[in-house]
Amino acid sequence: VQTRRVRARPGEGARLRADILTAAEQLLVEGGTVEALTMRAIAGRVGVTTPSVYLHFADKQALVRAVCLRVWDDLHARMQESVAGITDPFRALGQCGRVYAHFALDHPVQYRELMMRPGPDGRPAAAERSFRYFVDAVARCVSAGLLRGDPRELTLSLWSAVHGCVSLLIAQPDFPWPDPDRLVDETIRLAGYGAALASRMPGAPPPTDRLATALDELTARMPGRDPANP
Amino acid sequence: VQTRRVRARPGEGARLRADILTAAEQLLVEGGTVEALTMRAIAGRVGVTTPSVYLHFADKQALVRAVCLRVWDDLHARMQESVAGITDPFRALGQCGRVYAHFALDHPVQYRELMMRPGPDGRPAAAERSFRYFVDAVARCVSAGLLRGDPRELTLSLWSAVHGCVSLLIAQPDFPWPDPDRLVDETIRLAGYGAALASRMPGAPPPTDRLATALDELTARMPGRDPANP
DNA sequence: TGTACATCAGTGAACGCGCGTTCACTGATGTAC
DNA sequence: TGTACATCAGTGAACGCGCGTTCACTGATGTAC
Repeated sequence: VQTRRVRARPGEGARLRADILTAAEQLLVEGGTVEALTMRAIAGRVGVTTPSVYLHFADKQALVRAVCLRVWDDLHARMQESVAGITDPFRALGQCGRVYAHFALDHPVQYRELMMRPGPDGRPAAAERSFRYFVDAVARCVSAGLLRGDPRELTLSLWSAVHGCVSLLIAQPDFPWPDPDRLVDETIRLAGYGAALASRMPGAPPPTDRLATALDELTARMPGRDPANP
Repeated sequence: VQTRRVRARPGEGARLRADILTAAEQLLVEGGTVEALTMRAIAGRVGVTTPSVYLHFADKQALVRAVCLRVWDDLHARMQESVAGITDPFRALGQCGRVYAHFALDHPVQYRELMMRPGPDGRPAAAERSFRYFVDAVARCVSAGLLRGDPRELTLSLWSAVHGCVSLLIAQPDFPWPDPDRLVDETIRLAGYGAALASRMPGAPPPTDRLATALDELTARMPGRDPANP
């Protein structure tokens, strides 16, 4: 609850929209669920009456969607930024997964809202966008010969491994987890080995020496391993 | 909505409790969420007035918990049953994962309620019970030399891989998924290879010939591969 | 065999709450003449 | 420079709904004497 907001001058009414989004995001994080987020509370925090919210959002659903999708933009910015300097495609893929996981753990409420509940509307939009990032990163690994097979299929498995890790951390906070960062790294390491091997061994295993060489290459690129100090 | 229920004879009042549970389960599955499940609807389907529900359940939360935990018993029964005839520990572990995944896909609403949302109360109970099954199966693989490391740590990764797969299928039904059964098998295959390798390669890789032999052994035990027809 | 009575399994009506949303309105601001 | 007016950015009060839950009650059943 806030002191009453000063009325905007004509032409600056759109500033309220941004403030509503910010207040709604705060309250969503504090409340933990969409159900705990009310139009009255949002208006109250901004310092405005409830109907004023409807000046900028058609209904509650539209507001919630805008709040959740806003933070999602940040994910893609962080992904691009963190991968920018990495030339090795396998390392870049691992970095993508790590950024994705930490993003989810940093924004558990929005992640749950968008990724952990079904929704009739354009919910898949967010999932689809993140998914494409992963597909591209996997495709580069396939081009480099580090993985084999259909990039989309491989990505499904890798994505679900990372998602599984963070969604369990989010949904089961009382479970006796180890350190989340370590768990994420371990999950990515395991998924990386798994994808590399499973994609190489649909039928007969490759010649032993080539396999060992490939594994050495992968191992050197796993998270938590300094390339300068193997 | 049902015709009015005939009054139970003294001593048989407890039968109503079972009927309430059944009706609540049906409505929960039809509605898709706990929020869509109302005490009035439950009472209506059983053919009784709303306050009668409070004769057997303290409040709505207690009822929902009873409904969700009831189906969970079925999971453990199915797990034990399906693993009964399997002597190979790695194969048994894979079968555990497959049963778990198919259970989740068969009861998506209950799975989401117990595993995909946070809850202040004894929510971890269900997770902890399933988890212990997996830990035991992993521990047998470690004893047999197929996996290495702490069973609990290994299980976290395997569990989150399977959970990630099914929870995405449940939460993102509009996503263009491939066949769920195949996706589950592929996830288990990938997690199996990943766990085997990641647990064997914390530092230097093992001698090449022993590694290749180990991988051959694992490959023969992967889902979808008939042992009589490799 | 008949009757008073305790008990069990419910009923009927209502309370109180908080929610999303609507609708007629108001008052300050800038603009045209 | 002064004044009428359109517009923009909100306000205040209320509607209507559905929910979980409570509370005083009722009426059939079995039992004791």
